[in-house]
Amino acid sequence: MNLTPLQQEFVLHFGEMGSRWGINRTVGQIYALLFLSSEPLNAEQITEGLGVSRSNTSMGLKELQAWNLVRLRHVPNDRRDYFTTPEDLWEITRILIAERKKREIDPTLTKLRELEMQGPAGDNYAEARIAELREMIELMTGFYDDMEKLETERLVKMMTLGSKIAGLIDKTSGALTLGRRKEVK
Amino acid sequence: MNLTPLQQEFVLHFGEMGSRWGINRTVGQIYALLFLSSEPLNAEQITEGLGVSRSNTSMGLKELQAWNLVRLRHVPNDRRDYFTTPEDLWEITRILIAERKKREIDPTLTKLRELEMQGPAGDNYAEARIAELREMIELMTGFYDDMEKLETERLVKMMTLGSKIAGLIDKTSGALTLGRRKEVK
DNA sequence: CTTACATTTCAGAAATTACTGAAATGACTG
DNA sequence: CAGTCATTTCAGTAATTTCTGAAATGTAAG
Repeated sequence: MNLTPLQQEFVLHFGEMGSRWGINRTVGQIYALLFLSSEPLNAEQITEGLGVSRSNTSMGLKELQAWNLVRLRHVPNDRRDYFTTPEDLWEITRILIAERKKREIDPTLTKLRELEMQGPAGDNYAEARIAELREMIELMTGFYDDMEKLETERLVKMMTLGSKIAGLIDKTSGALTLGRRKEVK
Repeated sequence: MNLTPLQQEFVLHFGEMGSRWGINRTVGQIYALLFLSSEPLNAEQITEGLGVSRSNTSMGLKELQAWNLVRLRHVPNDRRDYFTTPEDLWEITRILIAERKKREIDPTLTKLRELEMQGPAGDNYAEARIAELREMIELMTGFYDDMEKLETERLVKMMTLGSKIAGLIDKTSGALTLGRRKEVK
């Protein structure tokens, strides 16, 4: 497996970004390579393409599978495992968000609820702040759950509408609109 | 500075989550402590509260300032610097999203555009995939830019509406709604 | 069962990141 | 402008994470 210059540059970029995204360089590179490959690749091809050790590839693929970001495929008359990324970018995005939520938000939400369960701790400010944080996370994850259910088509439409949605919202149950009216001049 | 058990537990949790959030333990702990403190704290108090070195606190505070997540305050007749987190959780959330976008998404968007600028590379699949990825990121960051402009009040309303928004969207320029009709039974 | 790969595991090496203490710098005060 | 206190810098060390090669395990075919 020899990478084209385009693949090369893309792969190196994903490797560098990896640490910011909470994965290591190799994992980022493997993902990038699979993402740009029209055909599924096996571990040997990836190893060769990236110039890393076979065992490193194995661990990277395992992690990507834990993230649900790659799919295992099989080629007739070949016992090696082949890997691809999902075709649909929206699916990939959904997976990414779901997995990051699971890793970065859910544990904290659980912890906040735990802390609240422990009852009054004689620190009103902290208790209020924790409750407020939990509520905000619940509001946002609740919204996420709702969006998660929408078909791609509607999501795209919503995103395209963008701030026009604000107008729609105001029209709904106008009673909720409080008196505040900023920047009317 | 002696932490209450509640603060203690919250601080330790944020320290542990730090690595998943792309910050180190100390930075997570400092932020957690400031978040739960009704009064601004100075570096000495933080150092003592967390049991880390003074220099570590200094570096952590510097990083939090780079993230725009803490505010510098001054107490009359005291030349030390005091720090707080913004009161408003929505402001904090906006900052977090903006900063993560800046660090995790913008560099990649730039790189993708760069790659496209380099012109045909004789790898149609990769080129198409890169274009598709860039478009998706642009759609999402464009939507983010729009949401960013909304006042908190409207955002909350939107989040509360949740999937009800889907209905609103369908009503807008119904022509766009394609034939697909899932789960009608 | 044995051979022939394919994949995983894992202990140690390498690389990276985080943390500390000491020294340097900055900034107010008398 | 000397003294005092606050903050930052930074070289060295500690801790953690990543990566490798070798060995172990898994698996299909003959």
